[in-house]
Amino acid sequence: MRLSSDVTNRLTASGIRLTRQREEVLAVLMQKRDHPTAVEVFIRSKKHMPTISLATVYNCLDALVASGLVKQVNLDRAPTRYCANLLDHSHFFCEECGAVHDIETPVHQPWTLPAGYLVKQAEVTFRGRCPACINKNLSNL
Amino acid sequence: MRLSSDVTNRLTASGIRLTRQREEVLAVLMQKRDHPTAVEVFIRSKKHMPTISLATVYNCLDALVASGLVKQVNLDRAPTRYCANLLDHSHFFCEECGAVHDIETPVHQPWTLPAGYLVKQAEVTFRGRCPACINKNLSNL
DNA sequence: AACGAGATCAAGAATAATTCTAATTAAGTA
DNA sequence: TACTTAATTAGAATTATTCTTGATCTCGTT
Repeated sequence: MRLSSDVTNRLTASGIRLTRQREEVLAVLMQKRDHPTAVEVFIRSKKHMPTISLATVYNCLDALVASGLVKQVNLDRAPTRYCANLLDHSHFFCEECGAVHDIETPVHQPWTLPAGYLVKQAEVTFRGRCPACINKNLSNL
Repeated sequence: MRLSSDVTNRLTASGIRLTRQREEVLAVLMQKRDHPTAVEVFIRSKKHMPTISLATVYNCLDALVASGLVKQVNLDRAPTRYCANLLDHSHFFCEECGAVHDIETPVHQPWTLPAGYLVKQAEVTFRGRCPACINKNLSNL
């Protein structure tokens, strides 16, 4: 699979080599954007690259996160999930079906923090019920 | 230690019994607001209640979170930390010293989500460097 | 194209966080 | 007080993540 030069540039800019394994892990994340866990990425990667190991998947994810190509999604006491959406966005967690959806951030929020803080990253996570689950329950009445 | 009736009310309103262990765990979280992990809460609780077990600490934290008295703080691939601040606020993680600070949310942001989502909770987490670490580095020059 | 240095990988062991199990104890209620 | 149910304890079990070591690959230089 051919990745855009944007991706390769971003990796090399972070001093990170583009290896077949990292390419594969990134491809998995771009293919199905359902925010898989490391183990799920591992299972999917093995289909095309049967020799890849779980430790390597973790290493690749670390490298991709460090380069800014991948974001981690942290939910309550659940395994970390990963996301290849480069656009500025936040996450919605459906407590009924467990899905995580990307939410395009409409406006860049002007956070007002107390003086003296240097903010490098802001992360917004919503929790509730997704449209599919709300509809499903309505039709059950 | 005597807890305010507000707390007891909130617990019973959630159908959760107020036990000595839950009282102790909550007291620990209110005493030092440094967002400890479950294991840290366990260690601190043992000082006043030597027989408490780690499983109980987890159970108590679950109960307190369910009642809304305690919030979980999720950071990248780190153990979950806990927070007893009832006021609407967000969290700042200092990537230099590892501290987590409560940030009073200045304005309630009017989130605009796509239609059909039911949002029950919104969580904002910042990452960067805290005032103390920025000052420390300046004085090292 | 071959070479060497350093980064990366694979496999499995090790660690750490969290959950589960089963027996005992405590809380709320008649 | 006796009963019923929920909560606690201790330790085993599970799960997520990290570490270790030797083999392999990549890249920049010949």
